[in-house]
Amino acid sequence: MPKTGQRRRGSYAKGVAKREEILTAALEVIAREGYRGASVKELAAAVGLSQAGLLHYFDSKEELFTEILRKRDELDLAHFGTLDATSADIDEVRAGYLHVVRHNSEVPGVVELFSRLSVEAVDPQHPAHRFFVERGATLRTIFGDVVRRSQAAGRLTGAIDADTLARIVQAVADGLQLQWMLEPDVDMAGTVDALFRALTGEPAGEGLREEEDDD
Amino acid sequence: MPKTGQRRRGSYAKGVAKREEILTAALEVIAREGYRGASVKELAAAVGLSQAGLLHYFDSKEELFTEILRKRDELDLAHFGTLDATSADIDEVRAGYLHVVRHNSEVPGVVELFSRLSVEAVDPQHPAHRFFVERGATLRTIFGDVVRRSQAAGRLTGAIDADTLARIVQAVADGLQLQWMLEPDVDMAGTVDALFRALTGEPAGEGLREEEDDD
DNA sequence: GTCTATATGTTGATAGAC
DNA sequence: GTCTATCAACATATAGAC
Repeated sequence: MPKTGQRRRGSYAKGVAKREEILTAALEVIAREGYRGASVKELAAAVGLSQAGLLHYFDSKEELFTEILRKRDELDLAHFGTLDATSADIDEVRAGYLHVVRHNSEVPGVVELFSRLSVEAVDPQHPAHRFFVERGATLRTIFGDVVRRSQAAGRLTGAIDADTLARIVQAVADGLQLQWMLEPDVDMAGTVDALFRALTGEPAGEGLREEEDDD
Repeated sequence: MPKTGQRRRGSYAKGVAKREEILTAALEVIAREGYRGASVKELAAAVGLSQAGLLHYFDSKEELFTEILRKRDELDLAHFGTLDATSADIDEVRAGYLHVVRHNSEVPGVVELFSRLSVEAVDPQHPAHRFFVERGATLRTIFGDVVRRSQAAGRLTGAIDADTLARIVQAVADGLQLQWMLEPDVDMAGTVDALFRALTGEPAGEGLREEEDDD
């Protein structure tokens, strides 16, 4: 089988490129116009294809949506992932994470897609199941590692196990999304930051300065 | 219009009673057999009615499901609510909350229904929207009040605002449900309790003793 | 109050032409 | 690779008989 970057049988390379292009476009549409019941047909129209044309690139609706979220993570990682997960300190991880959370506040449709698929992927047979399991594990590994290092350095309370804390941070982020979707006034980033503040024993009202967002 | 408990035109009282009976039965079915795509037709069969027969008591599927969750809360409150929210101390609230979380671990179908509807109710037009908004507000009020009292009494870190902390506790519970549905090995109660432990500055490994569950 | 039957609407998926 | 056309599968909601 031809590998990425290879030229033989250009149709394959072209197919992959087009796939990525579709995913990026779909993500932009959802980010800009929200997730309004997003059927395959609607998404297809939004990216300039017919329903059948779009499904030519994906086995099913579920796979399509899963890949959109994968692409989302890929793009987010361009920010969050500029740090080296094995050596980054808590402030870097915290800042990167807050950046992502703030960005999410600007793309409700993407957050809704994520939340919907999260629940549907509960079924082990669901095409997105593995994606969510692995995504969570990766996220918690990054958090867990930095928490461990911070605890060792005395910067973070040792009252709670590192892996448990990592799990809690993930839960807070996901749970806050639900609250925020229900009531958009909820300040996701502020709340997450307050948690970090409390955990690092930082004086109240301090917080991390807001960065500029970049879309 | 006849009020509850009145006898004239018994059909009304009977209708209400039957409604409650249906909701209780439906909840039991979901608790016992899980939420497997639960269509109105399936639920109807499970409670011994035809689809149309069941919808005779509810305006729509969405209303039916909302009422099932309302009934769930009503029953949970029989445990969680034995305490007086305006005077209960943190240990009581903590114990009651943990009890509910542990109970949830035994009824995955109910948790799935809750999570699904949570996301769908994001739309302000959805029949369950108000339910979830009010439910969250009530929950956070209870938590916020007890946190405030505990902070005043010096039992809880003052590093974080009481209302923010209440929101975080709610978010953790909801977020953990997602993790647990995806991977049933996740220990929801243990994780929630670890959070309480850290917040109250309790020595690690302490925790609240597990109670017997009662179904 | 409950059932049978059906109207109605969607959607995802596929076959086949171009 | 892309479109048109069509399918099959459901599910909810409603009408009307009993």
